[in-house]
Amino acid sequence: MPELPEVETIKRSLEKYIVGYKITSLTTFRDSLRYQLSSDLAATAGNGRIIDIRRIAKYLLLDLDNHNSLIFHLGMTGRLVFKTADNCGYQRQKHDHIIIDLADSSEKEKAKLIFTDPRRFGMVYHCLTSDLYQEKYLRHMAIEPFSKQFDANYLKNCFKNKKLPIKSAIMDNRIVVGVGNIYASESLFLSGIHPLRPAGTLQIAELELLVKSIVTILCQAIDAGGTTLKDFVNGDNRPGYFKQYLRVYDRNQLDCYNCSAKIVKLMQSGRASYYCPQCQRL
DNA sequence: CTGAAGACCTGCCTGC
DNA sequence: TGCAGGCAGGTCTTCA
Repeated sequence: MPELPEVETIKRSLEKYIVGYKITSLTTFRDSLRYQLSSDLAATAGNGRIIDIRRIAKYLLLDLDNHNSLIFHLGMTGRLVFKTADNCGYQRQKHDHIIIDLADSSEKEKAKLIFTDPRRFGMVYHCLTSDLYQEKYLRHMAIEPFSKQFDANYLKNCFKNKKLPIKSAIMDNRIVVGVGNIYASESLFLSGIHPLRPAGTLQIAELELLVKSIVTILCQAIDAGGTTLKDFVNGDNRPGYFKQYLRVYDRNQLDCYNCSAKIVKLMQSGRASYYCPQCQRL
């Protein structure tokens, strides 16, 4: 499910609710998701007040006032949804793995934050907020696509002598974070670059266009609230509307909006890529 | 070292 | 209608 725009959308939809809430309890309903859940997760989160919600790459972080951060990765099918308590309470659904009970400062208003993930590719863990950037998974993360460093020269340097196809290269978190399968295809289409092009062969002008295209596509997707292909919802349980703007992704054998050629689907490293053979030349 | 493939899971769609 | 097979938004690990 979630690439950078989807995670950013969830962050924005949650932050208006949960900052300031205290975690009164955290309940796990299984021992592991993608990895084993740490046994002190509940104890660490309990009684912490949420002072900030952030996104790093595709990770969502809740900073607590007890100097710990809860770290969520939603994998392919994860959701993090906020529910206000109603009279009936919340009936746990089949794939709800973690339920966080919340209370506002007056302790009168109660709410829940629910982590759901059918495929269980997601992860949830915690660490000291001060150690975040040394932490096992986050320390390998490269720059954000919205950062100033993300420009054509940076990519030129990263791609030096690389034969890796450009599609795989822009999805590599050690180069730039947050570009997943949908937006990689879309960005390459917007740049007119063929997904199989060896990354090292791109000229500086093409890289400039690629950088611009990635940023444009991601911004548009965030504005549309992300892309819902099947089951993505934000923290308010609402879908995203970027699907209607997709130019190539999931459009195998349909007409290109630019030139009417048939969009082609291609498997690259086990992932589907879509491109227009007319607009995107090798 | 690099790049590709496999692994982790469940659900849904397609085609026989 | 029922079942097998393939595919899915991510990413870490293993293999060639």
